[in-house]
Amino acid sequence: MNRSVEAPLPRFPVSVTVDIVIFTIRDDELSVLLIERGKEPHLGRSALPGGYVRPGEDLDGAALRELVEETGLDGRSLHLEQLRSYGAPDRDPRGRVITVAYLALGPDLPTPTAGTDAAGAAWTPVGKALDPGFTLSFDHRAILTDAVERARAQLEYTTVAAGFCREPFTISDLRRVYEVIWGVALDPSNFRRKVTKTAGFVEPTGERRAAEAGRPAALYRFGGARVLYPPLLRTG
Amino acid sequence: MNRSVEAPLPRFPVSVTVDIVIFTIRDDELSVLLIERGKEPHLGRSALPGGYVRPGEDLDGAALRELVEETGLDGRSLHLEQLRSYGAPDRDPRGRVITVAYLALGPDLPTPTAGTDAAGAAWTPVGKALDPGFTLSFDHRAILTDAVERARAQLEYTTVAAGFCREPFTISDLRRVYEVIWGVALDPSNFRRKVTKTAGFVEPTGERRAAEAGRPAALYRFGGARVLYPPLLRTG
DNA sequence: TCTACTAAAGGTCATGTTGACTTTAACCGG
DNA sequence: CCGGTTAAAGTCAACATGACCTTTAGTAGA
Repeated sequence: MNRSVEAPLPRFPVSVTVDIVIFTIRDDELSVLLIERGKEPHLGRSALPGGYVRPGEDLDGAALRELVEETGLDGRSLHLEQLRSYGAPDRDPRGRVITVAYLALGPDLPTPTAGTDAAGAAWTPVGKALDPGFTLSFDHRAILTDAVERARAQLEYTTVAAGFCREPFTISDLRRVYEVIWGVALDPSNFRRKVTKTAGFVEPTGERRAAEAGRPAALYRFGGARVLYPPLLRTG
Repeated sequence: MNRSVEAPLPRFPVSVTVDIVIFTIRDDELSVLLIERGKEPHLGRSALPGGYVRPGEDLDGAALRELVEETGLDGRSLHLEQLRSYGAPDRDPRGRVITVAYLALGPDLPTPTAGTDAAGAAWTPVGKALDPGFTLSFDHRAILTDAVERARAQLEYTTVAAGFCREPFTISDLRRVYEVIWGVALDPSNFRRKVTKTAGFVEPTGERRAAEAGRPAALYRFGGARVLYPPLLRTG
């Protein structure tokens, strides 16, 4: 019988982990938090932060806990969403390990504090992490690739881009998020028109930010809207 | 490395299953394949088809296998994609069971053949399955709700709607897919313009289908395009 | 055969959004 | 005061959309 709803649990040894792709923007580059593994397998290699789901713990709860442990940040203040699960039988040499990948976004986050597992943690530009010469552990390259594509798509239909900006922010700050993640240049004027005319995306604080050069930019905060309608499409 | 067992896996009893939300359109209603559970827990209740992931089996492979077992259909000819994973600690009274939900779409599929576990399988309108008076097993109501929303969103940005139509199909057939899944009426003329002018969505076969009444409709086949650009948005 | 009915297919037109581009505003340093 | 710089706002054509109308091509019935 294929659907053994009565079979004793578990059918075979399975472990479940969560891995988190934490994105931020540093120095105009999309960056991901990678740790250096301190144990076998893949000792010394870079990997996504993550860990085992604990008994009595929800998947989202495990992701939140790992996020706090790795970055010291309260995940409830960040955008955190499930990406997808990965379960190839040979993805972990130790045995059958299925991982649930999460995507987290935040404004220019502090360098993770040393301690616990985050000792070897560092922000790495995504371009570097996905370079053919860069080795990632397990199937983390595929996970990271999927996460980048998800983030790019999310910018089109949602307001998550604001999650990359520390408030208050300027329209140019927000535009740079799109430009960095999409890897294209956007027309500043058209971008402003779109963003300011979309109800609930940004709302002005009334303040201005003195710039190094040029006219001072008006400051905004996030407006609370979740979806972006109509979407802000990448030019096909 | 021959120290592959160095880090003992913090194992507690975990099982991993795949559950499949199989959608089709029958009698102008979005319908989902539900089985009647023959065993505890939830004996006699409706549930999504699914089963345990086997050793040596990929998640996608498990979903494909379950799809074949439940419907007798080759999943490679259907649209099949991972939806998301569900892992609340108490979602299964037997113990810790984490499930990876999949979404499958197909044209008006045959009633599942009796035999194996599909004996109690039946197509159920989604409206009925999500009715407060209808009881679904485990967290399958939440999974189904998420699947419906995913399907609705997919119609906007992709060409999966064609996957609900048996070829060759008419523009009206395709339009009915949108109307049924979105639950709105679309302007036939504007819909045709959009669909036929989107490169790769549909291509004419040159044939016509005699109708019960009215002018015979031209027949089309799927054009092979995956994404729909610009998207066909639900009117906000 | 003629007429009514039906649905497909195609056309019109006003509206709104987008992309490319220009102009004005506000601040800097020298 | 002037040139440089960036923000902000405006212009305009191209395009996509929604609402609506007309024509086409078939069936059923008198």
